[in-house]
Amino acid sequence: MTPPRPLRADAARNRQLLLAAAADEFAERGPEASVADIARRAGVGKGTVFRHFPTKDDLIAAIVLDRISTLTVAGRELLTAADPGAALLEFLTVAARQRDQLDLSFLQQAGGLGAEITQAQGTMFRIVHALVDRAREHGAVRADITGMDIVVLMCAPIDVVSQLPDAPPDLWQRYLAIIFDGLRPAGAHPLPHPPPPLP
Amino acid sequence: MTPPRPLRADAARNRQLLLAAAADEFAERGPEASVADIARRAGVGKGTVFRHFPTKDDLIAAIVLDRISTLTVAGRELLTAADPGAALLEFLTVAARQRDQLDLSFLQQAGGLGAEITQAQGTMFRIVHALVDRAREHGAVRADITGMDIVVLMCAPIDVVSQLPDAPPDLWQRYLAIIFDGLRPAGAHPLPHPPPPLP
DNA sequence: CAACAAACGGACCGGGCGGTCAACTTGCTA
DNA sequence: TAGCAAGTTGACCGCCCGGTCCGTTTGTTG
Repeated sequence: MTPPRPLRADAARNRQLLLAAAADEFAERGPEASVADIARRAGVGKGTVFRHFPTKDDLIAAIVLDRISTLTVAGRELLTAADPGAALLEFLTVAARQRDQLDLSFLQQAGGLGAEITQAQGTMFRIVHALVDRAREHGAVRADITGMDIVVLMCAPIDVVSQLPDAPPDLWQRYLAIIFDGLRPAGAHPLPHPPPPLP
Repeated sequence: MTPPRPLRADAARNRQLLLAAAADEFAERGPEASVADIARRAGVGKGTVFRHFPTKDDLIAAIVLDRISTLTVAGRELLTAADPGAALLEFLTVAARQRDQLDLSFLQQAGGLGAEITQAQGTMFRIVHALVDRAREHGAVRADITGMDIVVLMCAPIDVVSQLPDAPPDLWQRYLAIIFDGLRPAGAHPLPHPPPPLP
C-alpha cells in the first residue's frame, strides 16, 4: 500500500487535539456539533480540521473507529479470564461505562461508515461471539442466545437511562443487571424470534 | 380558561394532514426533517405550518403528546385485564409496536418540552406504576422492580434493534422477551442500584 | 542557516434552514 | 348572497453550516 510519510510533529499533535475536542463536542451537543466549534475547542483553525479529516463524516468515523478498537482490546483480554460468565458481564460493563463516559450513540448508525469501520466492527463482533460461546459452554448464559444478541443489547443500559433527564450516575448498572438476569439460564422462557445473523 | 373557538373546517383538516405528514417525515428523515418538506408532504404552504404550530418544537410536542396519550389509553384498559402479568407484557408490546411502526425516539428527549407534555407523561407514568403494582402482587414480576423501571425499559427492545441496519421486522420481540425474563422473579439476582424516583 | 514542503488559519462561498409577512382566498354567518 | 374574519401562500430574511482556497507560518532536512 501507500507507505504514509510520518506526520510533522505539530500536525500529529493537532490531530490528537482535534479528536479529543470533537469527541467532547459531540458528546455535549449531539451530532450537529459544528466543525467550527470543534476547531475552536481544539484551539485550531477551521481549515486545519478539514486538512486532517476531509469531511465531517471522516472525523466521526475516526472517533467511532477508536471506540470500537478500545472494545476489541478489552474483549480480547477477557477471553482468557478464569470465569467466562463473569468475563461476559465484565465486557458488558466496560462497554456501558465507555458509552456512559462519553455518549456518542447517535454517530454509531451514521449511515454508510467506511469499510475500515465495517471491518473493525467485524473483528469486535467475532470477539464478542467468542466471549458468549465460552459463557454458554460454561452454563453462565442460556443456550438460545448468540453473540449478536449481546452486540445488540450491549449499549441498552446506557441508552435506556439516557432518556431520564437527571439520572444518577450509576443507574445504568441496575438495567445491566436486569438484562443480564434475562440472559441467564435460570427461569428462561423460549424466545419468539430467531437471533439476527452476523452481518 | 380560554374557550377556544372551533377551527374552521379546512383548518382542522390541514392540522391533521400536517400532524400525519410530520410524523412520517420525522420517522423517515430523523429530527432534522425540514419544515418545508413537511409542508410539501402535507400538500400545504410553509406558512400554514407556522400558523398551526408557531415553532418547529411546537409541532414536535404535538406529535409526542399524541403518542403519550395513545399509550395512556392502552395502559388504562389493561388495568382491568384478568392476568396482571400478561397485561404488563402486553403493555410493553403495545409500546414497542407503536415505536416500531413510527420511530420518533429522538424527539422524546427534545429538551424542555412543554408543561402539557410533562403532565401527560405524569399520568402515563402513574398508570404504568399501577400496572406494575398489580403484576408484582400477582407474583408475575420480581419484587425489586418499580413502575419507573418499566418506563425506563419500555422502548429498549426497539431502540436496541434499530442499531442494526437491516433487522427483520419482528426482531424486537426477541429482546422484549429477554428483558421480560429479566423482570421475572425466577432466578433474579439482587440489583446493584436503587430504582429512579417518579420524576 | 537556507530553502522548501508541509501545515495552518480564517475570509469566503453556496445552500438550506427556521421563521416572517403582506397580499390573496375561502369558509362561515347574518 | 354579501362581507369579513380566519386561513393560506410562497417570496423573502438572516443565520449558520460544511467545505474551499490561498497567503502565511513552521517544522524539517541537507
